[in-house]
Amino acid sequence: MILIDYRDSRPIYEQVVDKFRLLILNGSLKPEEKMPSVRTLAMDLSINPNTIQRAYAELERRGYIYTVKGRGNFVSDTDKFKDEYKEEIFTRLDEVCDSAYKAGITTGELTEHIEKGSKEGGIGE
Amino acid sequence: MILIDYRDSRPIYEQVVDKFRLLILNGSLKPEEKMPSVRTLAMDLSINPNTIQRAYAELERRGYIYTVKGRGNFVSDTDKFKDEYKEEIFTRLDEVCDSAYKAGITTGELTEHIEKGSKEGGIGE
Amino acid sequence: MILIDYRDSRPIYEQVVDKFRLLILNGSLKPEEKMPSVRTLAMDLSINPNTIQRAYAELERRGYIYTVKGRGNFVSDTDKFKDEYKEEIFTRLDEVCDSAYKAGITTGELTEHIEKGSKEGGIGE
Amino acid sequence: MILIDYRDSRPIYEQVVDKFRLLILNGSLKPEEKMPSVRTLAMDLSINPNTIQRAYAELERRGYIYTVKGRGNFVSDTDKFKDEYKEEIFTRLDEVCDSAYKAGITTGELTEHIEKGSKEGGIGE
DNA sequence: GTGGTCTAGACCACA
DNA sequence: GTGGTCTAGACCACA
Repeated sequence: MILIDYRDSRPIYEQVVDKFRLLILNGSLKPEEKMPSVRTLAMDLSINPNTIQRAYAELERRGYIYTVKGRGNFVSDTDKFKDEYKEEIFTRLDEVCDSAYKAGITTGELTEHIEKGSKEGGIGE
Repeated sequence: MILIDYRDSRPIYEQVVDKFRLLILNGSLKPEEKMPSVRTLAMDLSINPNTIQRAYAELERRGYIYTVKGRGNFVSDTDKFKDEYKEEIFTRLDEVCDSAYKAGITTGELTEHIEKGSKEGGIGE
Repeated sequence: MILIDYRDSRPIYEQVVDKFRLLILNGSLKPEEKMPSVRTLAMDLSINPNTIQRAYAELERRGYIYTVKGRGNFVSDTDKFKDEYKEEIFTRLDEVCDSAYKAGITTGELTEHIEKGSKEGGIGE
Repeated sequence: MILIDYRDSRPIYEQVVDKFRLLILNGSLKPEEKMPSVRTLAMDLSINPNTIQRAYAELERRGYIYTVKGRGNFVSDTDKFKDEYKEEIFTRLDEVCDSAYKAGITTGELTEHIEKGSKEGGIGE
């Protein structure tokens, strides 16, 4: 369900947070669905339970999951996060465009690059 | 010439590297120009000289500056870096587009967003 | 009769205790009235019977209900609790006022806020 | 500077967060002031450094302090938090009043209690 | 079984 | 010296 990349310089707990965040946002994990238990996931990934605990605490703090004591962690309603996530992406896009303009890349080159990429990848509109 | 943001979570040496990298890439610092001395800059920024030293070492490792013993650090020829920098930007653009497609954003929405932004900002083509 | 909020961070048994306590204190449940049986309530709320058992034990310990073996749980006389409950509220009020004074809020601002709120809500005096 | 109450049922890290939050909000700790280092404070309180670490991480997440890697933790600008804190107090006040009205306490009794308390305590307006 | 907190101790990056 | 991450392992509350 999830893979840790030990070559990735980001901390493990952060990778776990990001992986689950995407699984929840793209609907692989649905609202009310039970998350794997802290201990189970720790065993599966050969990671210390404390590290999973930390990742789950962060996911709960951000509103992606909620905890029921003695029962486990469950996926929250995610609709409002999907819009937030889109905004986040557009913000990142703006940052890239900003760098691009400063480096002398034109709007035309950017859009052309995107359109070419989408055809090659066969994704998108 | 340069400002450190202590609230930025990135390490100080990395901020120094990035700031100088941009100054060099956008031509504010020209080839053969002398960099401020390690001690001077450390004083100006109220930063440990070790930190500046580390930043300069990194800039040299990446080829942006070169050291002449006893004379100081100087800006390298930067033309080839400008192309590398553009590629870096296009790579970042690809990553954003990838996230966008996974979140259900279409190529059309992306290019439209860029074109609208460039008109409002009055930058670009 | 009662609803559990699984997103509430408080343990379930505590929510059950508090809900019944209020129902008893505000007279929705009258003295000598029979409480729902542990099993019935557990079924209704899809909760582990142990959890209800624990809540009832706590309610009994605090004197809100009493148990008759083989017959069930019943609501106690509650008059004395009403005064205790009022005292509890005044204690909470004192704590809030204490924080308020430390934050530089004056007595006048506090009473004004209360009086304004009571008019808007249409409750109170 | 800070005392842990081991009889308090709240976790230690939470007590540490709350204590520092108040010290910052009431001005005992001023913006840009250095927090005690994780290790020092851990020694002083005879607490594991991990627990202090957790408290500081929470304080940073909430914006009360910021971390400079290799240097330490520093108090943030707090003006905006003071207003938030006042709002928090008024919200708690509203909750208490709500309980009070449900228990049959009138607005008059509440304000009278507050005014009497403020005279006895000699604080307030 | 399930999560929450804490200690002890290690190792790393940064200044 | 300073914070950040992680492991190993314990103990507790809750269901």
